[in-house]
Amino acid sequence: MLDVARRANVSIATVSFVVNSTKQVAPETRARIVAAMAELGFRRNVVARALASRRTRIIALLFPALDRRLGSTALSFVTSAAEAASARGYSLVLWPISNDADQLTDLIGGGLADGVLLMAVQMEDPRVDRLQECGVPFALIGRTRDPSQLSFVDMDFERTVADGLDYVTSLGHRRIALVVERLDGSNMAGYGPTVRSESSYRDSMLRRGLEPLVVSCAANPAGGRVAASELLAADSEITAVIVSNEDSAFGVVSGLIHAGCRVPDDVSVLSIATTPEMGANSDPLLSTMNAPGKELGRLGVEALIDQLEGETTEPTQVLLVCPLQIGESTAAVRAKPLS
Amino acid sequence: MLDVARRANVSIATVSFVVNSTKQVAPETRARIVAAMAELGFRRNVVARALASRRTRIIALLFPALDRRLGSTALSFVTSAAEAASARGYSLVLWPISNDADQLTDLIGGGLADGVLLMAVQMEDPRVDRLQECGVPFALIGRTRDPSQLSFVDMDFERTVADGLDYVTSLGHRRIALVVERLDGSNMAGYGPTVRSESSYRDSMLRRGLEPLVVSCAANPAGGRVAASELLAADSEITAVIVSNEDSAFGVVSGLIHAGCRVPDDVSVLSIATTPEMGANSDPLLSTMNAPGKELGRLGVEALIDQLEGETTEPTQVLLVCPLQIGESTAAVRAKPLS
DNA sequence: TTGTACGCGTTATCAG
DNA sequence: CTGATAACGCGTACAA
Repeated sequence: MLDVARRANVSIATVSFVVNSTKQVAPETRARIVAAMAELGFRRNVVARALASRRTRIIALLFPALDRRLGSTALSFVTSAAEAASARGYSLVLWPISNDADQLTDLIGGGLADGVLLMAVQMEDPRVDRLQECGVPFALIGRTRDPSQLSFVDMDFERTVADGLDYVTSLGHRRIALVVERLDGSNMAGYGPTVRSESSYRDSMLRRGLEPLVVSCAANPAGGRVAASELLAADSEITAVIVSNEDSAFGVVSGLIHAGCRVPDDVSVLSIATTPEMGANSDPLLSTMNAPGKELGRLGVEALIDQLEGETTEPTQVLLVCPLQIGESTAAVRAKPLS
Repeated sequence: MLDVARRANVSIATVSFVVNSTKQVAPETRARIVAAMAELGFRRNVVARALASRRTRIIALLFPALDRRLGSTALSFVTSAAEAASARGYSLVLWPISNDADQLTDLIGGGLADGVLLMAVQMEDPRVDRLQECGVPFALIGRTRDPSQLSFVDMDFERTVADGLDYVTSLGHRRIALVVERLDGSNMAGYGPTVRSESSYRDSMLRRGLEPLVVSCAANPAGGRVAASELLAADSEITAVIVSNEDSAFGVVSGLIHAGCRVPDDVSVLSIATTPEMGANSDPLLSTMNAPGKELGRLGVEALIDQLEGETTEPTQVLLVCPLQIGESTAAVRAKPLS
């Protein structure tokens, strides 16, 4: 920058003004400076800029380290977050954090990031408390039990499940089960998506006068297969299943088929909060309610940056419904055989 | 840091020495300083540190923006890279880059990152040339056609395919086809994994005196299904298929089944360079050759950091074989029916 | 409108 | 072994 200044016969400050357009500069001087910058291939040093302005223009994405395999949804989410950040002149750094709140303090204490994006949020999340203590600006992907004062972006599980039930019941189904991920024992106990889906399911079923049936399983295809047989054992006349964990959906379908149930002729399967790509890896093609991964990533970043730059102190709170994409795994209930 | 120095009655320089352990400090003074740091909750400012030391301890992961959906392998790779970086005191920033080499210059010009990790490398990659021009330290995940002078970490497609063929032929198969991702037209033309897998397949087949049959398809289940029928049309007596694109593997299996072929009884399917998770989403469970995504991420980061810190100028070059995991989609060739 | 000079929090180079 | 002190490259009052 010093070089540019000399080249254009101006002071270093003036160069700074045109670079940041913080002050009016005479058109001709500006032109000289711009030319000089072009000739010298000038790029402002982001580190020095950060030190002087006390803002790094970096936001950190906190994600659980060894915790759990991130699902198919997570990737699209991470990439779109990076793109959204980039579009607004920010960089996204990945901070793997092993559920140890102290690590967190270390990281933010360093002053690398202006703000933090927290994913895989649990209903009671110590990391959120810690972030508040530290006074770092942050936004959540997901939400705690009571997120009233927080900025968050999340899927609207309540409505997604209700919509899913609307769809399934509109096909004539009445005996509808829910398969959720088993959480107890793991350090993900209290994982929002699962908890919210289940409670919404129970409420919606009761409201319709239907009897809920919930089975939990490991978050993988094998778990889904086990769940399928448990379902049939619990209620052999089940006609529809909603699966809230994308990793076990495939197993539920194949488990049902192996047990002699045709899908969707005998039993319909609807996988919620997943991706079309995940649903395509199934035969029959899964009917899905697609997680808006890209939107979540983008909106999360925007919420955080708004908070960093904006004057508005009120938190951004967004809930997105997963849109239904009808595949081949759901169909109208068949005439009930007398049994 | 100034506060710490005052608190401990030493100069700011001495504090720096103990913080970075760059010089010997008398045990008692060190103790005083450590105590002062603890009391004040001192954390060194990484930005100032970066400015002064001219090293940010940040490495950038360049990944293709809108290009192509990143596969299941990519996520484990990204997360493990972040963890490896974190373990060595570095941060990983995500830089989405739309195959536009200029963007790249802008980003590195800013001096945010000490080095760059480039993924989804193509055989002829303009980004690599650009990185060399810039003089930025970098390492590749994947490799160009002639990577002799570069640091890279990649899968050994040549050997993986050969190993796969060994396995399949050991089961008695002779008519073995290969399904690859169709690249022409897309901006991924020349994508290493596909090109290398195909050429290795052709070589290995010819060396064995077998006739190669290659079908290309879209990188998704639907593409795989199409490929399956093309395969059967091209050679109705095929008994084994190797699929080099993880996203289409499922479609190949289900396409074969729909065409009346039993898997593995009539046709064996082996999916290479994929994840166990991907293989589990198939019925029968896919036999796979597992991409070492976590190792690649870790080794790529280590290679880069070694280059950044080390005195060694010789590039790290690592090729990892995908280990075979036998599932249920491969079996000994059946006695040939007279047809 | 433009230039001067100081501050940002560390590192690094010298003297002592 | 320890203490001044000069960079590091840029933002920004304040002065001209």
